[in-house]
Amino acid sequence: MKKIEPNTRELKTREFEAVCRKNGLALTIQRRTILEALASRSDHPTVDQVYEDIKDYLKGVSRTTVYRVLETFVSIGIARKISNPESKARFDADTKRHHHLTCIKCGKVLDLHDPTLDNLVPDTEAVREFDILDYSITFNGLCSCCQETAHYRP
Amino acid sequence: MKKIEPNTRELKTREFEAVCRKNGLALTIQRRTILEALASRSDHPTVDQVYEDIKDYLKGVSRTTVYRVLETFVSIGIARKISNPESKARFDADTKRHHHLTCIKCGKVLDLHDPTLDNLVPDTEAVREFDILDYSITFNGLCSCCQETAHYRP
DNA sequence: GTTAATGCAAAGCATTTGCACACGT
DNA sequence: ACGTGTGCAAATGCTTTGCATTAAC
Repeated sequence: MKKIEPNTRELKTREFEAVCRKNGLALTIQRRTILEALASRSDHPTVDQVYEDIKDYLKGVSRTTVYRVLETFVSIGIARKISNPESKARFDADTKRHHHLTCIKCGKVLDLHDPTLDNLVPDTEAVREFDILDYSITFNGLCSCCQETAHYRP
Repeated sequence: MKKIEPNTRELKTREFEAVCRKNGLALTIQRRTILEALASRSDHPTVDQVYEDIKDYLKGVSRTTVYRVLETFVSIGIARKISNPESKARFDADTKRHHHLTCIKCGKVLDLHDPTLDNLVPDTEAVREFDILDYSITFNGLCSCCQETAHYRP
């Protein structure tokens, strides 16, 4: 497992400990290790990649724990889960460029056609080696149905 | 199953038939029905939702066929698959707003930090009832590794 | 000492695959 | 007729769950 930059690690670790205390979560070696593994790579690892990264270092750790710990991190706000919101594929007959409004509560996806959002060009060096073919914006929030029942905002 | 607007249906159907002929694909009743079901709703149905929509109308149709037909539609460009690119969740320790470069070939996801993309506000009525909490842009394309081996662009 | 977290094994879903039969060309 | 497409059932892969053990507070 690659070590993360001291600065980043310190920051993440301190934030992590504070958030754990606030939420009454135990500071286990598994959580510490998984956080370090996750923070040490910027390529959005899958559960299995994190597991592979830590399993030699933390003998006997279970894949289940990696699943659970990562979900815990998402729920306390120190990590994000990208793609795969409900582990089901969704299909769309509209192949023109358009964007999506995704309800974080019920999973519903609505189309958003807005020409002002259709000609974005990223302006950083990171994209230099990347051949961009298309893009899509996902706005996450609460649909009208779910706003009424939601009592907090993440 | 709700019927789609005549105009839209005619368009989609004609496009569909042309593309099928071009690709040597058979015009089966399953493909026709699934296309109609998909085009008749704008809420990005899952495979199961499409299956539920057609199963009474097309007795004996198999869920497997819905899976296969929808993937066929995506490969010939008359439908899109949203979310769940590789049916695996990916996690990220960076919780600041940022965007993603996703390689459509190998599934790799890279971060893109670009302040010029961080203050988009959609300007349509569709968002009026939607409570937007956050957003993220996914740029789809080919990473440097995959550009060399890709011989066509979808 | 209590309560929460972990590990294991089994279960649960979504999705894919192999193969025989049916259908579109 | 030929080759593709479909249906079925089984397999696969990712993820979740129940329960006993272990560790954190």
